Amino acid sequence: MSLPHALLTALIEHPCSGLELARRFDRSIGYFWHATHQQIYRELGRLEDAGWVESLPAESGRGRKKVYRVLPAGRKELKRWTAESQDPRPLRDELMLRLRAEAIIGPTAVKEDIERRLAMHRERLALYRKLEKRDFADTALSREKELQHLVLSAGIMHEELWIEWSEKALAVLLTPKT
Amino acid sequence: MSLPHALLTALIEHPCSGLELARRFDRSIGYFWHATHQQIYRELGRLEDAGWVESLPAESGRGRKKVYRVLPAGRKELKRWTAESQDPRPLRDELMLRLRAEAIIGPTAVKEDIERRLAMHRERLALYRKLEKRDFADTALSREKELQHLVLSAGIMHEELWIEWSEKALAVLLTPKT
DNA sequence: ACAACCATGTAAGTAGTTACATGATTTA
DNA sequence: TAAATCATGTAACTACTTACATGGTTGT
Repeated sequence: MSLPHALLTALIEHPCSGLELARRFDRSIGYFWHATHQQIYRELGRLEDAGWVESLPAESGRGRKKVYRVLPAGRKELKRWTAESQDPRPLRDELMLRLRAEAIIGPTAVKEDIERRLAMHRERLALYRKLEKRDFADTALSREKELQHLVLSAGIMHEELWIEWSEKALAVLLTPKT
Repeated sequence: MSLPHALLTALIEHPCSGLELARRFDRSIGYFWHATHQQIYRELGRLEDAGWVESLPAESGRGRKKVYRVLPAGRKELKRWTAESQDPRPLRDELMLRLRAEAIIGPTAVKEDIERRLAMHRERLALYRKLEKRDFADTALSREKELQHLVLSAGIMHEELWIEWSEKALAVLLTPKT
């Protein structure tokens, strides 16, 4: 039950249509909560049924474009959800399973895959660092900006972790053993 | 498609029954890939249908207990899967969404929840450190042990990350803003 | 005999993914 | 007018979760 609240947040920040929402997701909230346009359309329908958002046919724009706006009930629901307590999700990564498998059935191509992932993490880290420089360079930030910065720094720390871990893993996998 | 391979790995390490498997999961692979006993029973059935494992009625043990053993085809499948390349999962945490929501709809009880989570991460880290001391204290480890250690160290780094991040977040949330 | 627990399972629902369908507008 | 692309949606499937059902064994 997180996607509807992610959408409410994005729509309060800026009302827009389903496809615009999907695109904005790809380059902001989507870094931390990915969603496809199919999921987004389905969820927008549910939000409207629940009376949390309203849709207006957009005068500007093509097709049967609709613009969604959050209603007071939606704001109230978002506030309720935000204050809820939720346990942290445990680490859940197929790679850990594959390493355990490799440990008992002998060498496979995991090493090559870790190298590939290492490159991806470095790329992602570079992107986050660029976003940080662009959006949070000021020394005095508003509370809103500071919270957004916190989210981005979790992403940065996450990528740094996996870069560090991958390098360590490669060192182990390269060491010839007796 | 990861749980079947997690089960194959666990069953190669040591053949056992569904419930035993569920219990072993809770205190090893489950730290990184949680599964309920319902998931495990269903998946064991599928593995048997696929001819990857066989089940034998256990002479020792109560009830209609069955013991599962991995067949050669299962080993082959596990090897194939382990060498597959898979992209890292992006960070996916409701807390990031709740912080973004808090940034625009104003203060809620997120701070209290981060404090609670901080305590949970510290507890989990202590557990992992204890496991590390117990199982990987030796300086000279076999390749198998070294790989298992890598998995555990990912868990340790993960908890350390969230402890560090939580402390940072609390500092931000405590600072009174103009 | 009955409670406690061991062991396996079914059923229903939610969330997320993948593939495809449909119509409307722009542009070449 | 045909192709590209914008915009919204359906359908089918898989993974996971939650709640419940059933039968067997052990201990009192």
